[in-house]
Amino acid sequence: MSDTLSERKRGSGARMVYDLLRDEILDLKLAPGSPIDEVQLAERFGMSRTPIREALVRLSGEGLIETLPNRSTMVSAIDFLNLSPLFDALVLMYRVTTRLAAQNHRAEDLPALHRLHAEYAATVAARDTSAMIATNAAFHAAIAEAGRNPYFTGLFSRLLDESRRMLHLYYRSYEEQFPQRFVDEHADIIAAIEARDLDAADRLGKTHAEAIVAQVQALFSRNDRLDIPL
Amino acid sequence: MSDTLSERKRGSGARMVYDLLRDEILDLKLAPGSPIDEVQLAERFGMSRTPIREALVRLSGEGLIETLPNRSTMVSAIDFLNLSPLFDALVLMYRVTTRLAAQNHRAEDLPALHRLHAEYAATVAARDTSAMIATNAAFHAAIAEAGRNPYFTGLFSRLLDESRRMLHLYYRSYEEQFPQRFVDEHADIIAAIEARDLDAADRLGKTHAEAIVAQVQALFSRNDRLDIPL
DNA sequence: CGAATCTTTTCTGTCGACAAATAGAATACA
DNA sequence: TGTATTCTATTTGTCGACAGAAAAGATTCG
Repeated sequence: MSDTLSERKRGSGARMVYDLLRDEILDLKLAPGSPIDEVQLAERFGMSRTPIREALVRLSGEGLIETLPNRSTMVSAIDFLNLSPLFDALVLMYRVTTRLAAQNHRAEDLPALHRLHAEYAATVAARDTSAMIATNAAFHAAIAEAGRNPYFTGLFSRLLDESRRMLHLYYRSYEEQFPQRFVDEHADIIAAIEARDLDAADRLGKTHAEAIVAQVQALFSRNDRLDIPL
Repeated sequence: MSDTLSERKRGSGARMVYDLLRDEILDLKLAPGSPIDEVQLAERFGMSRTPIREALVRLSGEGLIETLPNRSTMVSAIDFLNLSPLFDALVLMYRVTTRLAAQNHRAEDLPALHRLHAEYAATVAARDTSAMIATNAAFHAAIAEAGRNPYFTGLFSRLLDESRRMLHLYYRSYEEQFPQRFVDEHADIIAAIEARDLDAADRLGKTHAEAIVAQVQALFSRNDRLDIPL
């Protein structure tokens, strides 16, 4: 592929590499444990190692890559043994962000929610797993934004990122079942937010999160000896 | 001051600058809005701009500094107008981490808690505000660690950092009152954790957090026109 | 005297090169 | 043949230098 666009704007190099590497990691195009070579990336993007390095430092700060001093840097492993903390945090953030959205959203937030909801439904209908996972994350991130608490939004985004990788594994193993149920739950959540029904939003967020978690947990409990990349 | 130690280990430069700048920012030795000059820092630490830059990228990732493209980079401002999201997140994290500590702590975690509790009490008795603020943050961070959820620990640490700056402002304005009450509450929290009483830990964490929040809120509601650095 | 334009200055962003550190290959030795 | 040691190769961490961008200052023109 020809990633080497010749003319770039001055400060955009690191950002571009960061965005692209991030997507490739979260979509499992870069498998956990893959080595990351600075020189190789520099050649691929037609730039020096300096902006590459800046992107890697950012990714490292978010825990997406890990760096062994003076030695290699690689895509962070998925910690399958300690999933409960992730699930606990996810469920709580689903609850809190949905409740806050019901409380703090403004009229101008709603069109984006409806649009992302429709997009998600379309990807489910089209059985496009990658787009489905990304759109689902975008939908809940938008709800969090409408809740207007940047601290919760930040943590939730990170948790959604982390689960993006696991959902890819999930749908890679079980392509047969597609969650129409989640589409309906999204509709219910939007309705509760619009009605400013805090308790309903909270409850729906919790139920929704627990359904997703249960689905993923079922996968990993069934597949203890499946060939899951470390 | 002579920060220029001549011989450093290979990968330690950026880390050292990061730690030091972070402390200076959180202790308000660098006021919010202060400009940060890479060349100046490079001279001060006797190293090139490259490791300085890495430290700055890290700090920027945590929101402690802000960068205008191609132009200056400066210490992040404290957003006094939107304190409720910070307080909401703080209270929730105090609750969750204390509850999880009661649930998941191991025997080996307790000595550290007792030690940090004693240190905090000592700093309160000595009226050393800077040490008090740092030790208090360390105490609650240790509780969060004992709860063994790295996602909550990460967010909570960031929130504690952010409030460290505000507590400095607080005690700078009101040096007369020192919170013996918080020392006692810390003791109660430890007791609830040791007893594995989840609900009590949750409730104490909530009360404790709300007391601190109320104290800080009282300052800012009284001092709308005080000379608070932007 | 004021406003618009040009110049200077002062940063940042990027580059290519070099040196240190480590892993792995090659070698020597028992 | 197995083990310890040296050597090599690869990759990172750091450096000094240069060019681009934006603000501050100087200059010209109305």
